[in-house]
Amino acid sequence: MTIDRPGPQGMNDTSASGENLLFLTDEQLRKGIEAMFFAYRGFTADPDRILSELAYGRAHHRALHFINRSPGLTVNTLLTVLGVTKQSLNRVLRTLIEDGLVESRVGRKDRRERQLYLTAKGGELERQLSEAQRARMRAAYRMAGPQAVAGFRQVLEAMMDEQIRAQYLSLKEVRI
Amino acid sequence: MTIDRPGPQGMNDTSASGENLLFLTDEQLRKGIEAMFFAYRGFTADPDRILSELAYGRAHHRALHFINRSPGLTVNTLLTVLGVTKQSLNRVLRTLIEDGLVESRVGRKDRRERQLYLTAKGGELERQLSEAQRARMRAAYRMAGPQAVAGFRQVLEAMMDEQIRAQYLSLKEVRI
DNA sequence: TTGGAAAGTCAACAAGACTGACATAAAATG
DNA sequence: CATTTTATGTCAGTCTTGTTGACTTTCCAA
Repeated sequence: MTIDRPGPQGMNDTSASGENLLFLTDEQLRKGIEAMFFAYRGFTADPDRILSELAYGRAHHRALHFINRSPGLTVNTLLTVLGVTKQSLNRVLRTLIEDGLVESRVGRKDRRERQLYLTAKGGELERQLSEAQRARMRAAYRMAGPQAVAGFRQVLEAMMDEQIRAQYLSLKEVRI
Repeated sequence: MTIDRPGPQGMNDTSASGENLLFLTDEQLRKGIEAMFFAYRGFTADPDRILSELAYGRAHHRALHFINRSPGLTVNTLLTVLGVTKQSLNRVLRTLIEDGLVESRVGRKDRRERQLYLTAKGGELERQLSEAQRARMRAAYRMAGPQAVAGFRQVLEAMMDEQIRAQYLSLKEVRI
């Protein structure tokens, strides 16, 4: 027997305050869960294709992304942002350094630290990867419109872990 | 320099067609990309904790989820939905069947097929996992409000691969 | 100066993805 | 009826990426 779902159009309610709680049915939530799952697949698909040709993986992409965004960050900072162990990150970093995509300089103030920078070659790959990902994001944003994008960001932020959200929000102010 | 985000309420524009293209700067897109990354971590965090205590992984959760949603689906359908190879899926299914969480019955019409069902025990774990995930989704939805949720879903759908989106949209109509 | 803490590296292992080859049973087709 | 195709399962091997444990180097404070 078919269910009678509330329907996505039943949302043009008068109050955006959350009065109408019909959209919080388990069925609606399940759809949101599946949308996240499928969308994340699309989100990573384009960079993954590029990476697989270079014998790199998603972890390499993530490292390149955050080193590009915050040049000079330390290994410790990076592994905190990525949420992985230092050993796991280290393997990825080692190949990136060996291949001349990332440069690791001894920290200025604290010589135990290593500060990470992209080389020209590393910057080039990062640009290629992120441009592929941005292209999809851009298309999705265009398709959905500015209002939807604002909602998209709101929900994503609310879905993050507390500490991560604080981290993410503080990163918002960071310049390129 | 800090960005001025459009803001969820300042969006009462005349056209939802995407006239205002300011939100498509690379900086805005990069934030969307990072929001996806961090949010997905939160999205999977709660089930992951439960699973790790049972020596299961995310792959087991995904299988349980889709078997629960479409009882009797075939192995082939499931691996198409999950986007993995049969060898990969088989390893996961085997343990779930051995542990008495999933039942595999010979297909009715086509006896080559195996139809998958959750056992009572499997249903219980699925409920525990999905309830943890729904709780976070519910909280995020409440925090963001119905209008944001609609936008969230719109952008996610636009981000999926073509074929996946078609699949996802068709699944919307499916009954439990 | 010495001992602990912090940052990073090396080694070994596990989960879960992949490919390729092969087996079996059932359905479909000529 | 014989052959081919389809659906599934299995074995073996590889790769990425996560883990823990043990170690070195460096800093800092008692």
